[in-house]
Amino acid sequence: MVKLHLSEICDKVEISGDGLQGLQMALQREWNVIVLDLRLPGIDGLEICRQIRAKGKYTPILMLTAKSTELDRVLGLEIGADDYLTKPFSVLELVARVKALMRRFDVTQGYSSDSAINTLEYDGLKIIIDERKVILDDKEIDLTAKEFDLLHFFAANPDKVYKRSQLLDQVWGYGHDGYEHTVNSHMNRLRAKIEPNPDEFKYIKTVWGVGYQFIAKPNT
Amino acid sequence: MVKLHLSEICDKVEISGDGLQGLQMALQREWNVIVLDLRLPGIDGLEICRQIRAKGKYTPILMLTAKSTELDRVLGLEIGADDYLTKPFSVLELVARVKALMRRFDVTQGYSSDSAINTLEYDGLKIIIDERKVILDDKEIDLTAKEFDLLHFFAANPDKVYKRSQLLDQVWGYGHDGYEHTVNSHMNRLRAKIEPNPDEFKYIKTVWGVGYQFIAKPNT
DNA sequence: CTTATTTGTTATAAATGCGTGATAATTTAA
DNA sequence: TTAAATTATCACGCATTTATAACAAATAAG
Repeated sequence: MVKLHLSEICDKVEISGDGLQGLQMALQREWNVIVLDLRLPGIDGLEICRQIRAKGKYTPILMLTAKSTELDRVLGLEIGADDYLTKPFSVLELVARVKALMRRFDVTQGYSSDSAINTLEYDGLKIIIDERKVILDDKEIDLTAKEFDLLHFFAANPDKVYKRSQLLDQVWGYGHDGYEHTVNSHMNRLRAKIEPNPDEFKYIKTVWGVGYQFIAKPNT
Repeated sequence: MVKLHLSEICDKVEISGDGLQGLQMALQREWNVIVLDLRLPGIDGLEICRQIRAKGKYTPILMLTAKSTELDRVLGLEIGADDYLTKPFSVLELVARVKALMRRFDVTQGYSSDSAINTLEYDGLKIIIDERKVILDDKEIDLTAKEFDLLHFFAANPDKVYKRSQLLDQVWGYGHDGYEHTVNSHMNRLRAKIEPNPDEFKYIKTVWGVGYQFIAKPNT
């Protein structure tokens, strides 16, 4: 899932499930960014970070960790991580951080980052991501944080059907435990604000027995 | 208990209490994650892990063991397990680990282990998996959840003959108890929507006395 | 600290379609 | 040809799923 989303902004994305193997990969080749999960089997994530730096590699490192204790944070950054993300995190946030790291270290590859999509538009519905602003038929709509995140995710992945469990993972973050019908409530509130006709939804449709789906071309 | 909790984050969860049967299940189908208890009757858990890897299966494996000796730990990971949990463990932790494995290995929820394939096409019948959309001769067909799952499974495994009991296992899930003729009903409804000629079925044929079969090249 | 807003949960009502049973049609075997 | 077995078709009840609203808890703002 993470790989899939990172592929949208990076040329080559490789994953290693094993700490030592990942360390070897990190050292053997030149990378733009290293995303390092601290909860690895076999070897401590902090140790990997330390070893990478010890070998003279200064590739930007984004750390993922379960606990948001200050100790971990300081420890991670002191050892040489460049940014830090605590679980649960949304995939969109991860992508944004990776983008930021690449920008900061000037390793962007032309098509990404600078020309990055900052606004999504679908038949009267405009979403300006940076400003978290939504415009429906030329008038601005006030959305809460979760409502915006939900709409943002759907608009960024049009036409695909997502189960409620997937939405909990993607929008609420992996590791978040909550009821699936929480999604219903938020969808209900979001729809109340962006759907012109309560009887037939135009932008986000219900796929019965499965989940929801954002329609890219509502009128056609 | 374990199954109950894992069901919240996984599509289909199946349990085998017997080592050999579990090994067969592991090899016969594509799984997202395998949770392997080392204390199994009949066969050694490590041996199962070894055999799964020997057959070229690289499904993420989470090992459960009673002893937390360093020997077991290293042995397990060397043989090819991806993560490791010692008893007693909390169910929440198990769930978290399974989630982590699925995330790390970019497991896609689908029948095909190849996540690149998003569309299946056979002589006028196009199936867009992500969007759960079916197009027959350039016009969209509305299918219910089960109808789509059934068609999806057949189209992903063309030309193979499946017994009704196998379909119940694969599409409805192992452990689902229901009558075999339930499959008939769904096949009937599915055919009514995708088969142009009611007198002779083009895509899914009946194999008398056995089950059904999706035809990859209907015209030839 | 108090108030306001957002978020998550619970409860209820409505809608969908799944599973089942009954029956007809078809195929195979006797 | 007849009988048994398997499959096709259809209709209906109800369990499941979803929408909506109200409420409680959490978070942010003043």
